[in-house]
Amino acid sequence: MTSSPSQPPAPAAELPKQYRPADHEPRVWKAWESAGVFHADPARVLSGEARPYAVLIPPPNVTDRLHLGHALNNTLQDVLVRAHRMMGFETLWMPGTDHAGIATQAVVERRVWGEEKKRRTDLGREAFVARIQAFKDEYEAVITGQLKALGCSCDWARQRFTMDQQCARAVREAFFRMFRDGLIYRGKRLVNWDPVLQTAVADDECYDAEIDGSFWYLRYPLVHPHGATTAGERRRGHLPPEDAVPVTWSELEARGYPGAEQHPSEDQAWVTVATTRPETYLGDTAVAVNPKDPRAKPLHGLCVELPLVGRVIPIIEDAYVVLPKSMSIEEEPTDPKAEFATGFLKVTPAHDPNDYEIYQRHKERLDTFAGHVGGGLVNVMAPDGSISDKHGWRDVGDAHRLVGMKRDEARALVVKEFEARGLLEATRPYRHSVKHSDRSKAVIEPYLSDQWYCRVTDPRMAQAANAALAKEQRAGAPSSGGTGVPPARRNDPCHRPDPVSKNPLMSLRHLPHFQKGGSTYFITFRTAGTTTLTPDERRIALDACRHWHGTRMELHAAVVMDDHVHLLLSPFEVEPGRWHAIPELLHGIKSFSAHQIARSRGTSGSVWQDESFDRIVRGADELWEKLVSIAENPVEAGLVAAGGDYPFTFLSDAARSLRLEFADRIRGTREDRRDACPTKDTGDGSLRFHPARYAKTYEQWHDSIRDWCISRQLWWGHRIPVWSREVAPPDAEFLRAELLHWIRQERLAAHGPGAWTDLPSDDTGRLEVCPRDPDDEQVAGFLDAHGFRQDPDVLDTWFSSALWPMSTLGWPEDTPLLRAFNPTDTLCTARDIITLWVSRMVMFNRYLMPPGWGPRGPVLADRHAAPGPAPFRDVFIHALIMDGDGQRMSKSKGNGVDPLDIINSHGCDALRFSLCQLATQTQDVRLPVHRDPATGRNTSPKFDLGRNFCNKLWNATRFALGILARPSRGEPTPTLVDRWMLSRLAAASRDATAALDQFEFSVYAQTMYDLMWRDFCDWYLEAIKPTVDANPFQRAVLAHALETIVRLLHPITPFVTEAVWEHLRDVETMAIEGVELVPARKAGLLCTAGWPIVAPSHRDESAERAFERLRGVVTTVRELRARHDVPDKRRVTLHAPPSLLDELAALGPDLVRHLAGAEALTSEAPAGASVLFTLDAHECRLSNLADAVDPAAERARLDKVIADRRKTIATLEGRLANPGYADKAPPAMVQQTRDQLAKAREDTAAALAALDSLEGA
RNA sequence: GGGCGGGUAGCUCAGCGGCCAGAGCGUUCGCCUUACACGCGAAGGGUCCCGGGUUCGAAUCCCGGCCCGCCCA
Repeated sequence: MTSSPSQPPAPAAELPKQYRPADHEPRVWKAWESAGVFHADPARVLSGEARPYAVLIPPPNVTDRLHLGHALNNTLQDVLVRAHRMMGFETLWMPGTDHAGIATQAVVERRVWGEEKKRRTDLGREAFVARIQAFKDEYEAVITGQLKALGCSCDWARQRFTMDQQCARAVREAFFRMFRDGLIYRGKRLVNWDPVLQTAVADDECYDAEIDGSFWYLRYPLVHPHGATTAGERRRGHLPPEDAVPVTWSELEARGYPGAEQHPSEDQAWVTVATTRPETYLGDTAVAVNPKDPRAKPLHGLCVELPLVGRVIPIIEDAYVVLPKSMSIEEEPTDPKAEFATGFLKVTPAHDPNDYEIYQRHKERLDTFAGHVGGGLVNVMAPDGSISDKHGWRDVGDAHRLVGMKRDEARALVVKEFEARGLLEATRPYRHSVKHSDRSKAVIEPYLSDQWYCRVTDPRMAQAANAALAKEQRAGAPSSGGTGVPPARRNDPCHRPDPVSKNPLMSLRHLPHFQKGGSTYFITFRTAGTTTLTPDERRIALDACRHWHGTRMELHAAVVMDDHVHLLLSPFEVEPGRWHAIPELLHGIKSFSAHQIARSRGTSGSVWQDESFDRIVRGADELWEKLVSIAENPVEAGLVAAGGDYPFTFLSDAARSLRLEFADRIRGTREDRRDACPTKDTGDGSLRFHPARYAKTYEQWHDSIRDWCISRQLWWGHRIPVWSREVAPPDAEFLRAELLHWIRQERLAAHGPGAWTDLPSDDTGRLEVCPRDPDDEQVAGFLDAHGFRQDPDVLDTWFSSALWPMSTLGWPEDTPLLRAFNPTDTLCTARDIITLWVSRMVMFNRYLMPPGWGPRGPVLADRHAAPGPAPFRDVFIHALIMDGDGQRMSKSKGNGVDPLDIINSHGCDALRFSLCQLATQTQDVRLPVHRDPATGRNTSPKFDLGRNFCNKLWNATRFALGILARPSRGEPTPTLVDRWMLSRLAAASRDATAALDQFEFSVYAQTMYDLMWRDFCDWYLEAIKPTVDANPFQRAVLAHALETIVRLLHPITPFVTEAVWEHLRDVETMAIEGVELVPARKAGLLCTAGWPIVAPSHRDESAERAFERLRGVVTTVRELRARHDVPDKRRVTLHAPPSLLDELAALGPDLVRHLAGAEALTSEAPAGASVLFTLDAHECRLSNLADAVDPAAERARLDKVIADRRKTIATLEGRLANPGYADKAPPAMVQQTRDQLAKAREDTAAALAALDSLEGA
């Protein structure tokens, strides 16, 4: 505890009775900001002074204010960041926002339209982008303000935006490299087209909505294929209808067509297609029939002629076609469409994804039939969704009336025209789901267009992303659901049971400490400054490590390198429930070796750094991984060829055998890990999801990934840095000569016809070049002068977001920030972002960063052979917040809660505490939402919990300060309640820290709630009231306990704890051994103070047991008082056996009186009326309850006690009577049951006796 | 169709092989007991979705259902 006489604590009386957040939050925030406590210093990391801890904010979109989900997301990040800052890490939380291309543009378009009735085209690109920029500035400021109001301890001086200069540079460089390396290409594909915004949108920017539509049944007349016309004539759109020879029903009958005989024999025959979109028939290039369909064979070689258009198209066979319901006999699960199907499918490849795939399968036939390459694709729409003959449709025929019509107008007219010709067979209503655009709500049009793609299917991308996953999180094969039992799916031919991937290693059982409780730790510490250890010194260090092996701990493995030491150990138990503490063991090892080394060097400088790093090993896989990393460290460092050759490695026998057992896997890892930096776990196998189940989502996404369309037809975003033009042979040669030297200098990359690069060339004769540097005027000037034009489109937002872990830290520059903090540590996000963002960040970071990157990693290179590190180590996926009915919160539903409303009404800490308490490991959490009638704003009773909690802490402090302000007197005497409190502190600080380590925020919050409210306030504070003034030791425990609580709580409730600490930090008391409270590093601010350490040696089972006894007495007395309506002020008399009275007296003389209102404690029998109760089989009585005991109430109570105990007795007797129980259950368990039974019997007997005496009275 | 999560007190959730199943809110009763009424004390409240199985022992593990929700196709 620090003491600074300059600032005496304010008298408790001056503090208001209620914690008022608004009085403190702005003030405290200002103190943090002006002290610069959130600003990370990479130099401390690079010098080895501190270990880094970095978190990247998932940049919120600048489209809107933050909602409750953001509040949760950022609260959790802040909790992690603040805790690590207190733990001594050099902590960076990088803030920023995302430009959210399509979303933001759509919002601004709506706004401009609403306010000025202008479209973006009316304004022009530059002016429109300026509008968005202004909008962005506005919302960026709002969002920043919200995050600060939330208390987010981001490094605000380094705030970034995905479109700022630094990020733009990163995008440009990444694009160049990937373009050059063949990972970016241009292609014609069907995309989800938003005809309103006129852009391609990604699958995840669409939603499905049911609409009531119809199935129209259209008859296509059958004809013979053209005999006379040539392909050339057809290409010119010259298709005389008279040229097509009709097929008659009699002809079909002759071919064996079932049912043909039912039609007038000389009429022209037809086939009927069913469609929900008749207007697309204009783009039909085939009719498909299932080969299993009995009608397929008779139709072989025939064609149909499209009415109006006059296009003659072939009938093809494709298994994709659904057989009509009447024909599908064999297939049990009938396709719902079968009911509507006719068995003939119109194929419109340019306007339907499935048809496009059919086209891909029959490409040659359809193109040949149409007479030119790509002729099987007929695009009949303009980008705005209207029918157009300007985008690939040439044989308009008589359909020109449709040109220019909107989709629905055209649909109506097409139906009318078919009807007029007697070709509309039927119309049936059909409800089906249709893709809509998230942003414009328009119906998505599958649209054929040129787009840019990122080749994420390349092994350098998807495969590398999966390889980053930790071994134990990789499935590699279909899993059975985590139970280890093979799945019982019978009819699944794809199912491959995989006994290997579900290895038993996953079990906790394989941890060395499993049977003994306790933990296994992986510990690393480094040499001080730049010193390295000589071989002799390494020998000394290794001996020191082994010093307590077998006495205080089990050392599983150790390695002493020239500048660091790794240890894997499990401390032994000192007494039941109490283990040797890591700091204690570590201190011993370090000081012992340091002393000897310093002596041998003849210097007095320090040998080891104070800081060390330890991690609880939580699963056998992790144990094994650490074991390997220790064993293989010398190999990875290039010192020896095999792990066994290194003299300064220690492996226990158990470790050796474990290592042997999994030798294969070790070999695998070694290869995977060869590029990993030995001191920072990144690269292959370093990425972990929490909860682990999300690794599956991640992995499966990469297993079935498709190339990523990265171009968007928008104005807001990073403009695609590709310039292009058509080239013909003569100027191609010239351009080649001119551009080649730039290509060789890597100032330019090119795709195109001819031998520009090794990359696949485009058959259109388009030359595409990507200049590397936007400021390379020489290149730019040349391109401009030679008719190259920049692509008008922009990149998908996620392209820049994918670079976030790099761009924000300065990449492509080799900056100290990038050195110190990439790879980062924790990414905290929601599950819908795994595929959109997490995956892409991993792919990009691994592709663009060199392997082994870190403080002492290689120089940043343009190309490297092996994949680099993953951008983060742990990905924590938190729940989504739903309203009380499990609905997603949304603006339109009006069920959202504005975090600022909660901050204003309840305080920031209340919001944060409640959110943490909510953050369980489930996939979503419900928050009952109530509208406050006074303000009309939404809130939730959940937040009262947080507010009450903060208030409780405030008042506890107020009270404690009142005590601590009074002069200390008397002899310092540790009492049982003090020992109990210290024991609770030790347990809770351990639990809270462990919960944080495992991202169990709700456990952490709950642990703190119980510690602060239940243990500290309800019991400890109440218990010490009579004695604390006269016991300096108790005073010290009070101060230390409160400060420990305040520190442990700071990450969750930063404001109130900081405010309270202003009064607490200068309080002087005697020290409490084993409670370590490192003073603030900066400006006397709690947020820079040390994470509290309460030695595990404070765990005190006997004190806890004794306290439980006290609690039992107090609770029972209170219950009896309530039962008998004893007035609060009345003191009752407790009669108890001497042994129990002694115990209670040992706890503190006045405790029972004080806590339970029982005055005289005596072993004598009561003179007057009394009630009897038992406590742990002690018979006790309570007298002096009132003038007379109410016999009826007492009888009722005793009846209840008796019934309750008899139930217990029956249960326990049943258990013991069970023949297998005594034999197979653990003896301790059986004994426990016997004890409980004995106690229950005694209690019953006593209660019966009491009842008797009541009757007698 | 595939994958995943959930069903425990009126509500929101813990517990995930062994305490007569817990917390907070809400409810009822008593208290302005000088830290806190945003508080203190006490009470009531549960076929742990259903049906099988494994086990000495199942809310917890397995199998099969039934609901609710999410993601991917």
